[in-house]
Amino acid sequence: MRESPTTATHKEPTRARLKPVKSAPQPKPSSFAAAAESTPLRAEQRRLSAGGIEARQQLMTAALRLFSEKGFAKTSTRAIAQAAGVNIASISYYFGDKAGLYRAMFNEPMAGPEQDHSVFATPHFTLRQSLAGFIGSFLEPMKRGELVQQCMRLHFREMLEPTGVWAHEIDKSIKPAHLALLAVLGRHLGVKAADDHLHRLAFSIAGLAMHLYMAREVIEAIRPRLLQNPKSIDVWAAQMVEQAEAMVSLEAARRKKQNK
Amino acid sequence: MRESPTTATHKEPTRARLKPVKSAPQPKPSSFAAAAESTPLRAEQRRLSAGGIEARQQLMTAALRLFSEKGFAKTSTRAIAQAAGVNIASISYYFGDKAGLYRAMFNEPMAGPEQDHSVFATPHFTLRQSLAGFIGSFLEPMKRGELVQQCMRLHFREMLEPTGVWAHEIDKSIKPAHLALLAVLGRHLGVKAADDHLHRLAFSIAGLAMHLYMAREVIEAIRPRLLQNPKSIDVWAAQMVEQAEAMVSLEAARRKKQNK
DNA sequence: GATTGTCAATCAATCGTTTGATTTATGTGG
DNA sequence: CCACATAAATCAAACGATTGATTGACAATC
Repeated sequence: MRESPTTATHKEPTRARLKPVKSAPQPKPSSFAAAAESTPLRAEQRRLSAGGIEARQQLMTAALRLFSEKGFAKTSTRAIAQAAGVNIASISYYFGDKAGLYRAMFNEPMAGPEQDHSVFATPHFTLRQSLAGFIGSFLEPMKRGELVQQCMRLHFREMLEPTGVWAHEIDKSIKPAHLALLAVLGRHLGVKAADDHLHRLAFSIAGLAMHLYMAREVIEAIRPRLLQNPKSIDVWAAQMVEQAEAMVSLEAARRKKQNK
Repeated sequence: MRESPTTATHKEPTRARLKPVKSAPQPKPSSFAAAAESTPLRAEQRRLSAGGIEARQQLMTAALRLFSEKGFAKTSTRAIAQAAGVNIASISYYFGDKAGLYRAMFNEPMAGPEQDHSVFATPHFTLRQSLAGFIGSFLEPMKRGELVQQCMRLHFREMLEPTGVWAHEIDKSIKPAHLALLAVLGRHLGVKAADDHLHRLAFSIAGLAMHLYMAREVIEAIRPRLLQNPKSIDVWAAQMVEQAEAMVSLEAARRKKQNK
């Protein structure tokens, strides 16, 4: 029951109680924060501890793959350590916790789906350019390697969890993207305040692109060539841009008719 | 590791090995199958065993809620039994297995998302009528009670699982729906063989509706009134129909331009 | 010689499942 | 109508297995 990486209740209390002196289980975040005065030392440490830090990295890649494939609960720490080729104790050593390892994959960039709002929020862009930027940035991770797709898969898996990381993700990443798209639509439609229709339009446009991730297996079962290579994704993205444009035109016509 | 309800490998072997004589753990399907010669007896049995079969039903409802909320692996059999108010042994008694209980929720109708293709595949329907039927049947479960939503949530959770029930669901339910929508689109566009563009159009239309389920929490975090009541769903569905119509018109224009 | 990392071994807890006994309901022969 | 046999259903208890996490010893590097 009590087994979710999202619950913010556990902050390694047992470890803090048992190891109050050596309270820094993660040797890497410390080198991540202050890295000005000991740059040469850090470089040597990194190079020499390559076998050590490699274990941390391999733990993360293995965990990303297993978590994205089987979920958090179904993935045992032993399976992660075995897939990474390291000892089980390394998990608690580097991340303190299984949940800590899970959270580390969300917090650290790790070629994640970085949203760059500038590509579609630039004011002087045409509507087509903005939509192409929005949809393109949404679908670009799909063209890249398997690692990125696993990261996306992990994020989508979080959508179905009731509490936790996903709620934080909404505020920090999704809501801004939605608002940016809303601003673009409002600007091109000449609407100041976003009403329900505009919100629904924005959700529909985002849904066009998002659907590729959700229905990925369905698509590959019905029409696999649609996702065969990056070129296929680009073609689809272009079609989505036109579809989004058509939906915006529809909304423009509706507002024109309404105001008349 | 080996803990997935989807793996078809385990067919209650331990039980069959330990209880070869009493090989029917489910007492109800027996009364479900042959019900011709002992009708009065069955009626009495059903009424009197109402207390018995009630445990089975409460197990399923409790399991549906817990599985949809926390997933399969994170839900313990003890939690299910406690929520259902029955003994733990009832799970293996009625379903043989935890996975059997899980599968039972997929196989038995239980107010599930029954797709009725006739509502949008009727030949004499207009395009708008067909699209409204398709999207409406897709979104109707969202208006109904919480039980249906939990069932939908469970299905979407299966989408992220690599193997198992979902693959079966694609062939049996999703693929026919996609093909039906494909037929409707092809008929109204005057296209005989479905090409990539038509497939992508069908996926986009389905994505419009599907997105409501996936991004439900996002929507409720950004614009909760869009999902407030069944009336709101209807308004959104109407907008989706128009958007889908616009996408079909766009595709028609593209084909006209292409053939020219 | 102090720090850092790795390792096998082990901890308590929980997991899914099964057991044998007990209770409850049903049908039968006298 | 009443025991009595039979089956269905429920129960507490325990099973072996696996879980996440921790320990102290050992090796490597500075």
